[in-house]
Amino acid sequence: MEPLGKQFFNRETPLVAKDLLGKIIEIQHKDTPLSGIVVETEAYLGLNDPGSHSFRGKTKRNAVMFGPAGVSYIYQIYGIYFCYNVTTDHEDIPAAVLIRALEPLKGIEIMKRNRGKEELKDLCSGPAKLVQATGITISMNGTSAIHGPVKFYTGDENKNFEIVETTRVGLTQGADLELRYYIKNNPFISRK
DNA sequence: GATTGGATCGCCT
DNA sequence: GGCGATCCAATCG
Repeated sequence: MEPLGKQFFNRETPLVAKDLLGKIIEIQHKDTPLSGIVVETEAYLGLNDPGSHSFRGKTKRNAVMFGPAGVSYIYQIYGIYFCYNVTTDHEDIPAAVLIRALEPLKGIEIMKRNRGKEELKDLCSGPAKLVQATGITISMNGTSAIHGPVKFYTGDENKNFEIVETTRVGLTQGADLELRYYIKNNPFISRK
């Protein structure tokens, strides 16, 4: 299991989003690492993608997207939830990949406690759920996804799976773009 | 300074 | 399948 470095994230966003499927995300939760397999992602492109936070230019909230690749971008949504992204592509292209669902691996007891749910499928099957389960907080916004509190590793390279490409969830802008990717038949995705 | 609406979830029917 | 919760950031004036 190798850590994913800058060169992994510093590529075209749809490529990174697709490539992240099957990889391991690890969150440092106090002294315990929590982890899961990435099973669902969405690509948010730069200035030409009306669905992306960066579409209307740089602001205080989305500033991280305008920085280098391999940085955690976390934001609050609907007043109560948080979503986790990792930045991608070159420094002058404000893009990121939203992590939408995980298959829980390590720290499952802590995830259950954080979520108040017992079912494995209820722990990380949505962007706000996985943030809650793994204890990711807004204070991690802007930290490195290469050597910070949230990191990525290669998974089981021999594992074979089919990737489904479809439209992104919950958007009114850029809703027609097929930039959502998930592992076919995986029970831990957020929805079909 | 005020208004608007959102990359969601959970509970209800 | 539908809707309310709940609040901050972005936008406009």
